[in-house]
Amino acid sequence: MRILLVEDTEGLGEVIQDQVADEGHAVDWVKCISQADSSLRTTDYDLILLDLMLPDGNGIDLLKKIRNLGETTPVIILTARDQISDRINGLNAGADDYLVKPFDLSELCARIAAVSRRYAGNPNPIIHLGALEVDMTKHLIFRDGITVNLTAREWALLEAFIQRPGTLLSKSQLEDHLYAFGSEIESNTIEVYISRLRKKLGKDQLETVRGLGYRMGYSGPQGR
Amino acid sequence: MRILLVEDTEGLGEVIQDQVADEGHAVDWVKCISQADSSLRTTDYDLILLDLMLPDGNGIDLLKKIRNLGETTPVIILTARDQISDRINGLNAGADDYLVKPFDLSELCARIAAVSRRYAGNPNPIIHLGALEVDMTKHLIFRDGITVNLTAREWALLEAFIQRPGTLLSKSQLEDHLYAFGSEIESNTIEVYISRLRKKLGKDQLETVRGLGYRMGYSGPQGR
DNA sequence: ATTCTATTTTCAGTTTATTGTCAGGAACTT
DNA sequence: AAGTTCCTGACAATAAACTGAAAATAGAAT
Repeated sequence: MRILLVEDTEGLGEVIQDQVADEGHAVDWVKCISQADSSLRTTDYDLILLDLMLPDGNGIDLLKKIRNLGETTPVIILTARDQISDRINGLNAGADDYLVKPFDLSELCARIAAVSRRYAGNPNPIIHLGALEVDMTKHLIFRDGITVNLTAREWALLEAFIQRPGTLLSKSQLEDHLYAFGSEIESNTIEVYISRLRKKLGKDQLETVRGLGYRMGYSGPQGR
Repeated sequence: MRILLVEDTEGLGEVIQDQVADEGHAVDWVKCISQADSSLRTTDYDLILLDLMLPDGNGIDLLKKIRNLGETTPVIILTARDQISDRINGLNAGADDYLVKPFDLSELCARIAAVSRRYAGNPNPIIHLGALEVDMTKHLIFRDGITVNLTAREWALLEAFIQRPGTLLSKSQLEDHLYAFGSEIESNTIEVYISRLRKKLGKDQLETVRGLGYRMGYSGPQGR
């Protein structure tokens, strides 16, 4: 379970980490100091914890921005006790829940667990490979957070590797994955597409095993 | 929260139960095969999910009956893909929202949450996409504040994208959304409507993924 | 019914991105 | 060094998508 924590004060992240990690979920949290940082890719997270006390603007605006993108990731608002109006605005802006500071950690964990249970049914399979993030269902790829556009063939090739991470795939296997039976290829098409993928995804992602084929996704013992 | 589910097919009830139950509301659903069954005491429920495909008559009539009794319980209509006119009639007859089958469960949950929130005195779900402002329930679109008029087909197409923001939709998926099963399309209708939508909504809204389909609502191109 | 209007669907010509191929060079193996 | 194997820029052929406009259809008004 990946949690995006948007706050400017410190410490909460570690605490959540410690508390929730033991419950079986992996907590992968990110601290964002500003709106600018966090407004990027909320799709990658299963839950957003949003502190309304951001230095550079109202957190409500950020929430609205997220919802306006059609994003349905659940959001729990963290708010100080004296900001009652903020809570109401937050819920109106599309928050799923809110907690008033200071709150009990067990309370927070309970809410997190509830949310994670609710969303366990439809996990969005997002694959992380180093700097790459691949959303298989939405057909989206990010490299260091930047969208990468792949053509149909390029995507198909990548797919072959993602389906068998760490497996060595020969060129003829890859051809079989890309082309229908009859249509035989008589040039170095695979090599060309490997090259194109490397250019778009980064050199390190695809490993060449001379004489045998290519491999992606595991270990990269590097360098030689 | 008590939900009255009026449908003749099976399965949806349990699913909704599972999905929504954890939100803290108690979901109390009832399956009704016929109008007769359901016309009973709608007052007892907080929300009505109405499938328009009832065996013994048009669900619209039921909705009208309910509204004529002065009943204000929110109603979400579930409608099959080929019944565009029904959707419009449904809204006119007093429905609060509607979903086209097949729909994402998360989408349904969001609408349920939205309706229940709205029912608590809050604003309706307006979706913002860049310069666009889409009021799903009122069937209104504004572009930079100016009203945009869409035809039935154009709206139906837009709907497909809004229901699954950021998702890549193939032309055949879009055809399935627009047309009943039997009626097959043998020309470039989808392309034509994409073109018309772009003209009305702005070029940037719909992204082409050559060879695969179209996408709306997420991420600028770039990269590449 | 008949006409009129708006929408839907089809068609065709144009534009654009992708694909597969090649060729020269780089890198590895022996 | 000689012989493979792989890499990658360039390019023509191809396939996909765009779009204006005509034809067909549906809907409303008379």
